[in-house]
Amino acid sequence: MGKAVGDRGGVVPLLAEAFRECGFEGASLSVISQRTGLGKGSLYNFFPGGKEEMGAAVLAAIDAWFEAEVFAPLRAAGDPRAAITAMRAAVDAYFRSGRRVCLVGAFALDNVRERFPGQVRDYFAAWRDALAGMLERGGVAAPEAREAAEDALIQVQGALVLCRALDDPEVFTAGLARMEQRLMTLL
Amino acid sequence: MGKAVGDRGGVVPLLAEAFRECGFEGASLSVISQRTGLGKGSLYNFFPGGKEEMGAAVLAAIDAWFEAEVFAPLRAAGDPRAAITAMRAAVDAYFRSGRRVCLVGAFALDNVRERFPGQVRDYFAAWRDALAGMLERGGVAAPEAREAAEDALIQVQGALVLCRALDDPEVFTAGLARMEQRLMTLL
DNA sequence: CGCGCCCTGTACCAATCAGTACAATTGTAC
DNA sequence: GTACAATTGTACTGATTGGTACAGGGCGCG
Repeated sequence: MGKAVGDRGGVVPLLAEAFRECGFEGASLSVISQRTGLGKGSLYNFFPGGKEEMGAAVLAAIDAWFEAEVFAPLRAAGDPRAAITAMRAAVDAYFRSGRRVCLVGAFALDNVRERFPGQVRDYFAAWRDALAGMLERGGVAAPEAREAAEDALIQVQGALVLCRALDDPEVFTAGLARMEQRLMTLL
Repeated sequence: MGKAVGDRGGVVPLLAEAFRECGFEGASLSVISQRTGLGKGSLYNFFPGGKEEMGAAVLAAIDAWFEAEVFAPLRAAGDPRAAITAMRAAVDAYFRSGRRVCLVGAFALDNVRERFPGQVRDYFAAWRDALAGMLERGGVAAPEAREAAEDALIQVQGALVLCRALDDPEVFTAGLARMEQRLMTLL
């Protein structure tokens, strides 16, 4: 019956949004089918592994986005202060000022974490290491850089949780601003 | 067939642990029945409203615990620095140094949030207000106190997420220590 | 024009879901 | 001891779950 989507690449963002809004367990195949406009046949054609493979593909896509837009810029040589501001801007844009949830963080809290153990850990480890490396190049000692990087990630994730809980986007924006400011004072 | 548990009060902690480990949607009635040792008959006898009522009861119990062990001590007059240390200790004990998840935070990220909107928001709002009030009594101006309180909650929730993601309890402990230190420097 | 391969909708599957009904059994009050 | 009510296991419901099978239709290549 013809083709609607060239490759599975175009479907992944729709999958991601479905997982974000309904959770991994909550996103049943019927809602996935509805959101993507694809029947079960197509879904299992693109993702023979079922929901498991869909989840892995979504996590991989998220990781790829952050790798290109956040991690790589952090690793590149350049003004550390500008890099921090750029990271803040990219994160704020990605999470739509708190209106969007971090799927990786949600997976980490949920039990689904045990289904994608490597991908969840690697995402945060890569972020932390890239940020810590940049701070080191800015003159921060290794242990302090690592702690500051972890702290920054904690603030992003915590701000997303509290922002959703209080239903107040301002909480996320203010949290990100504090994160940026704290990183700046280290340099 | 006799009675096994006097009132439903004794069941709630078991329910909470089941929700924490499996998530709200993931905790099916069969696993709940297994974890609590109660058949469906008993469960629906104690909670006629089904899972919805179980979730509400668990949230209420968590709120009651924090109200007694964390919020009330914060509201009570006393040395602010000692109050902060006590809060840190209570939180660390409750979350078992990061091995336990914050169910309210998990609900906030998940879509289940929409089923218990008031309870999730009230829990965090009560915590924030109690902490901010204590800081004000310690001499911190109202806006700064509120911001610092929000920041502390962010750090707790973020530390829980990152701790689970990296599977490293040290992340939670270190995050809590930073939270305590930052509050201290305000006083 | 025709062949063949990918794509896709539909029907179907066993398993499990939350929830209901009810009869059996127990503890308790008298 | 007896009656009553609360408690509980079991069987059952209809709906939905993730996943499979397959036949048919559309497109590219020759």
